[in-house]
Amino acid sequence: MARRGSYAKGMAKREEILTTALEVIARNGYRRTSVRDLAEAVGLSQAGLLHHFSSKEKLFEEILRKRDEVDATAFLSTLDGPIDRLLALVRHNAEVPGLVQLYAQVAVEATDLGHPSRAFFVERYDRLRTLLAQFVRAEQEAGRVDPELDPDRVATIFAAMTDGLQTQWLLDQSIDMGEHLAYFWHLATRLH
Amino acid sequence: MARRGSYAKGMAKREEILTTALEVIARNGYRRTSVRDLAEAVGLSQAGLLHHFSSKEKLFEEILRKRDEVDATAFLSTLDGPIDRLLALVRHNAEVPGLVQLYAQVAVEATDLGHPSRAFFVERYDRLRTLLAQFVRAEQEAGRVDPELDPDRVATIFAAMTDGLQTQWLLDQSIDMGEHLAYFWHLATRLH
DNA sequence: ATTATCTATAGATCTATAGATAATGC
DNA sequence: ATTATCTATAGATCTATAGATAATGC
Repeated sequence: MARRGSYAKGMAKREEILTTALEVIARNGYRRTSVRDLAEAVGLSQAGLLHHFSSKEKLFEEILRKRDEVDATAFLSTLDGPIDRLLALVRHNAEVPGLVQLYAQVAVEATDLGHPSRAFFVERYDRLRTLLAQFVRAEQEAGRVDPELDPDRVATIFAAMTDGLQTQWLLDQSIDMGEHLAYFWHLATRLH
Repeated sequence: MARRGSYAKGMAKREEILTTALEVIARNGYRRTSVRDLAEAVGLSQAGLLHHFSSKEKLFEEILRKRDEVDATAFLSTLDGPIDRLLALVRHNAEVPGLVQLYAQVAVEATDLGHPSRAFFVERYDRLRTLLAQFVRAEQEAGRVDPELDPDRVATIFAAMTDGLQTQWLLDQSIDMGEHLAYFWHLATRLH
């Protein structure tokens, strides 16, 4: 009954699975990637891989957690202004269509009541909106943005636009996500 | 080899299938609705239903076409200003979560290269952006909106926001889609 | 002659689990 | 003793198609 936890080897393999999965999916897309493919990529059987996760859904949730972690380290900890960092992240996404597809797909699937990752996404969007609202407030305090702007509503809108632009971009890669986000930011923050 | 086309009975059943499917999915959600369920709802076997469509994907594409048709008749042909009509449509969507989920799900799935409905969505978004840009131009010509505003970029942003708000709303129904869209419109069109 | 519908089924997946053996660490 | 992994497989779907019969319309 008493679980001991993973051995060092297990922890390492788990990390390897998540990191490798991000590469495979970035390259091949979510729809073209089965659990079996992911297992093969790390030299495990399908059952061997699932041993590390309680279900397929949880595996993909963990993959997305890992992606958030990687992105946060790479983009949200630099020294530029918060909005510039977000734009850099959005532009980076245009390099990894498979991951954009993975995210869009799983987020919408998790929308279903009873989906095991629903809670993860509810919390993730809460966190994201809070973070974005903080960015807006920071800009307001720095005097770069109209203090009349409602940070919470702008945060929700910004998050929505990011997601929606991804769908349009997946259907037509000539749509420049970063440029449209920047234009929104310009509209929202111009003086009047 | 020469197809004669459908008989009157077939046409009627096809319509009935699409209309009933919209009701069933609005009530139960996309994820909880199988082709078998839809067949049952119109008193056909699964094979009997599929006879009217070339594949499952095409069936759902047709369901979404029908929805667009219904919505266009109900909301886009009234006498109010174009933006008010769109807001009315968005508010109506909050009454039919299952259809919102259906749309979000299938649109993202169709993103995949090689998905049979990809072309449908590519064209649909082209049409939608063109229509929205026309709305913006009409408002500009009526003198209600800053002529400096870029109608094409605003159209793309508007469409993106609508989609993104749906995902957030599906995860948390306390988010008011119409209110956020209206706020964006306010930000975009306020004088400066 | 062609469409509309049925029953039945092939076959393609995919997920989870059972029951092994080998490796690791309290 | 417990974890890490394997092979094998149950079982749950789901999709599409074949091969009927009944209804419709050129």
